Amino acid sequence: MSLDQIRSFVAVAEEGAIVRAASRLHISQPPLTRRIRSLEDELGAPLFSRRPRGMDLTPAGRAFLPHARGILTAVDTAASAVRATAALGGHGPDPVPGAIDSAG
Amino acid sequence: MSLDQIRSFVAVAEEGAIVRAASRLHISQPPLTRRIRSLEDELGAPLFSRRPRGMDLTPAGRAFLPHARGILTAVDTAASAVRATAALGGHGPDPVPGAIDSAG
DNA sequence: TCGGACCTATACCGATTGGGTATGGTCTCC
DNA sequence: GGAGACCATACCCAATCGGTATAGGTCCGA
Repeated sequence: MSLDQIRSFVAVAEEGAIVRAASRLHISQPPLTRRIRSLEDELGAPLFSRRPRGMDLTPAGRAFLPHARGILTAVDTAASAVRATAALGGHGPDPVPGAIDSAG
Repeated sequence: MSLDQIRSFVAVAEEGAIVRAASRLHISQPPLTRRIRSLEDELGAPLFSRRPRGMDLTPAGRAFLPHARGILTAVDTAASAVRATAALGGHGPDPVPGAIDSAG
């Protein structure tokens, strides 16, 4: 599992179609199709139902979506924390990202 | 930034040396050196001080470490949620990963 | 000072991965 | 039936990644 796969999953889930998500991610449709399929393969469960007019989230996909968004937010927060600390010169205490509740 | 980079960072931080972390990650030392350097380059700040006997976390590295651990935990939790939901057949409600507090 | 132990950084090579174009197949709407 | 929208696959090429070999630097003991 890679962050690109997670970002791709979120984009497809939000756009409802691979072609539209590919445009948003600035890549073409075939590589995005492969990313989604490899993610599903790794997780061992389909995340989308393939429909003639687009992609529909499966229950597994719906379960994954909030987690995926949380991971992307955490990555952004982590990068910001590093840059802020480096800019300060490192005089402050260590920030803590907080526990991540599985809720399940 | 990739999950492999984050995993590599945590391993080096915990082992205190690239060679030891490389052994733990089942790769050789040069690729791990590159991963760490590319991560530092992307974040725009050094995460480790290079010392003759190993690597020492900088303030930026210390700030990043708990975030990195949280991300890896979140990824594991997300995968578990997908597999659990798929195994159930999707009859339950959507789990929520919980807010990720930046604390900074 | 010399030699061994330990660690990081770089050069180079081969294998894998990843994205792009072209194309085929399915379904909807008129 | 024809046009439009979308996903999947085949194939090619470039970028990425990991491995081996090697160089540079520090610490320790004699």
